[in-house]
Amino acid sequence: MPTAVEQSKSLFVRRWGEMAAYWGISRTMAEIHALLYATPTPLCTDDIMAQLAISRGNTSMSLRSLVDWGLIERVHHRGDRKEYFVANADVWALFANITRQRQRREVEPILDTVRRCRDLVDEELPRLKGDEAADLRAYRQRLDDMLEFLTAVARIVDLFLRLGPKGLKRVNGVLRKLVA
Amino acid sequence: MPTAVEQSKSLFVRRWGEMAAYWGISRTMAEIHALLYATPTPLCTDDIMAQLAISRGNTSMSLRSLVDWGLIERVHHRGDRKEYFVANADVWALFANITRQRQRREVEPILDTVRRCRDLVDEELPRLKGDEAADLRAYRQRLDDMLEFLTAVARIVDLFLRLGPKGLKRVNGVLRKLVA
DNA sequence: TGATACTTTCAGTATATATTGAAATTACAG
DNA sequence: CTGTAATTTCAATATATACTGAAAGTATCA
Repeated sequence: MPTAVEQSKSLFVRRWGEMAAYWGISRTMAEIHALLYATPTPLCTDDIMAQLAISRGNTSMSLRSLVDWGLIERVHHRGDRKEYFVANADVWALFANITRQRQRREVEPILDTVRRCRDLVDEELPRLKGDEAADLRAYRQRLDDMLEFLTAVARIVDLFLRLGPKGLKRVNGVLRKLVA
Repeated sequence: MPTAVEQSKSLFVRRWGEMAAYWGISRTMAEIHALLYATPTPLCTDDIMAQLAISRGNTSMSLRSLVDWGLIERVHHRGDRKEYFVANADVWALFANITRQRQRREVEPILDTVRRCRDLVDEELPRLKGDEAADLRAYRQRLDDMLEFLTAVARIVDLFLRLGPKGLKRVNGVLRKLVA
């Protein structure tokens, strides 16, 4: 492979890996994903091990996670018992997947907890008077603010995901008008 | 403080801390922030150390980061040389801050890199023919897809931030129509 | 100016997370 | 079934990140 392209791919893989932490996936998972995304041809475990210089175990576990996340797929070639892998080429599907998982893993548990925190305060509030009650009401108010905000965001994200890939430009247009 | 409320606050602090990793801030930073958000009264370093059972050094560094992020503020009481801290109570401002920082730290570097990767491919493409050129064009296409998607998202986030707190409900309403 | 109260820094250490590699397991072809 | 190639698992290990605490630094007051 020519050198400018090699550079391009390795740059892409490296940067994708650096960003991994932010997206809640490990560096290796992200690098493997980037490599597959950059390579339309299916790759097998050994290809990946060689190109990224990582162990067989790590490769196996990371590939499994990526399949679980729905970011890559297994491919079989007839007459060859090796497994090959390809990345999902649809960028929208990629981010929709990640967003859905994060929604479920991050936003929903927080919402549950904040609701429970609010209920615990409500148990106690009627029994109190004066300064202590005032402080508590302030805390309770903040929990409510948080709750309202988070549910609004969750709803918007949900609507957004339903819009699908073609919705991106429409949303852009609509928002542009709202801002103006 | 009554026990149901104690439970409520410690639950809130713990959960906020667990979510920290996802948001790119450390557990302690998140816990301190949660504690301050849950406590409308300003707290000093010793209050925080005591309540979260963490060291002075850790407290000091985390508080500084939180101030840098714009998530909390320093407060001074006359006749007292201690520094006190309060959380920004505005939930919208909180998330707008985090979003802006993540945009700058994550989305922009990725965009720069992907553009550079594309340019490197374009350097090489005209010199190639046949299968190799086809593979390369596929890679180049994927970089373009990614670029288009990321710039669209960046634009939307930007518009969103400009809308401010009152825009949340309007966006919700508008999106709801788009989906229907 | 010195004494005191408070804050910051950072080398050392602890903790959490990711990775290796070899053994165990599975899947397939003959 | 048997032998072999491929994959998975997981205890040991490496690496990255966060935390501690004591020493150094800074600000304020008498």
